[in-house]
Amino acid sequence: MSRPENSAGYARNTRDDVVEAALGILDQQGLPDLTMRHLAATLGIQPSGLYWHFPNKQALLAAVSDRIIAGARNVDADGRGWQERVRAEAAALRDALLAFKDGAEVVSSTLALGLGAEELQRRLTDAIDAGGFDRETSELAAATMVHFIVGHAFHEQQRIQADSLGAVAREHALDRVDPADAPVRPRAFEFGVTLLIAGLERRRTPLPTDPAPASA
Amino acid sequence: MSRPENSAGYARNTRDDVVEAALGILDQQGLPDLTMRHLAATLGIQPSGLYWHFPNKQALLAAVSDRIIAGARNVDADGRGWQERVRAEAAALRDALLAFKDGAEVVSSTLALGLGAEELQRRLTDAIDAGGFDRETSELAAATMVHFIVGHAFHEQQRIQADSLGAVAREHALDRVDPADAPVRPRAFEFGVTLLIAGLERRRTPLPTDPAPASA
DNA sequence: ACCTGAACACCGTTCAAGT
DNA sequence: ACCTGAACACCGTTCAAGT
Repeated sequence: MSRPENSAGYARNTRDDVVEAALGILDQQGLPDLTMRHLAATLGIQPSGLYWHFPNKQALLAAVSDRIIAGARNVDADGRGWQERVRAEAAALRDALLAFKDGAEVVSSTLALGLGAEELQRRLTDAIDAGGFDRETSELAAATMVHFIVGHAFHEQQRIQADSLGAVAREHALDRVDPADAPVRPRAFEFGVTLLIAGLERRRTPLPTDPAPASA
Repeated sequence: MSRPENSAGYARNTRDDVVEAALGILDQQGLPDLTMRHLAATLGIQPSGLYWHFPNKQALLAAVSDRIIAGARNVDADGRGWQERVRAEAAALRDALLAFKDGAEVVSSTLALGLGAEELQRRLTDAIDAGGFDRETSELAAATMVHFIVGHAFHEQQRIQADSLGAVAREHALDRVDPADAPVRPRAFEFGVTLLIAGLERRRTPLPTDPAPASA
């Protein structure tokens, strides 16, 4: 009953079924367990069957990456300044990366390979653009933020898993608490975003509609 | 003659020999070819022999990562403002990551795993500290910069390799030039660093010499 | 259109034992 | 101290063929 076989005697999955199953394995088992063989078994097909849907594993991971990013909640642009909008987009992307186990790692690798993930950059670029910067500035600033967001999420996600793995081991060994870690972490993301926004604010091109600070 | 055997009939490598050989494979073949089996063959030993030197591959990669980072040239702090020093440290770290093929990827993964790589952060933290910020600000800003630097280098390194792989294929197909890519890339790193420094400058605790902007 | 079956060429890691 | 030898439990990918 768990392996839907049709009249052909095998599963007949769509490409979307494959991505969905891959996301499930990723979230519940993690990236190391997301193997083509394991994925095929979950779908009730042979490993070779996956290569009808995707040319290789990297392409599959790019599709998974796209789905992770697409999970970023929509940020409404109305009634808030560009800074608040950038802040909200950054948080939405971060949350999307953290929503799936090893999500940041998957997106980090496919981002580096230049597969998909333009979505990531586009949303931030548009938000920054609303601040009245020229397009090149917005694009470069968005790229900078994306590198920071993905790097931070990757780091944090690994830390979360290391913590949960060590939780049992630490139950009878309370020595390694390291009080310097706890307070600094939740603030690191906000700090980085604020820093980048402050940098943008400082290089602002004075707009006609924008009451420019006293200058020549 | 290429496999140094001593009287014991096998190679007898030190831990450093192993890391050195790993760096060589990484730089000449790349991360996918840096396998325990390939590394062992290079050293003239069996794969299992590597596990006397390192508990697992991750530990080996952490040692390789440390060596990559240690390759960052020394930046002299004398006679320049903190901004120039931060700029120089950032460039030195970036260059170290780019000096070995797949260097940024190796460092990115071990950085996320929290293995070593404190060196990366410490140098930047000290440079920022010279700007007169409190220690927490310096640490958070350094973390932000490290994520940006590693992410940017990772991205650029993959792009370089993709380009060189496609170079032959493009020789007879000049259609995919995409003029928007070429001018933007070399500036992205400088832009990001400048943005972060500008953000720091703006959140500077008003020094007695610094005329504070009019506020309540 | 979607998959099987069988094979190829690999992996990381463990562990008793050797010198 | 440093490694061998043999094994275990896996990988991604290709390709002719089936329905």
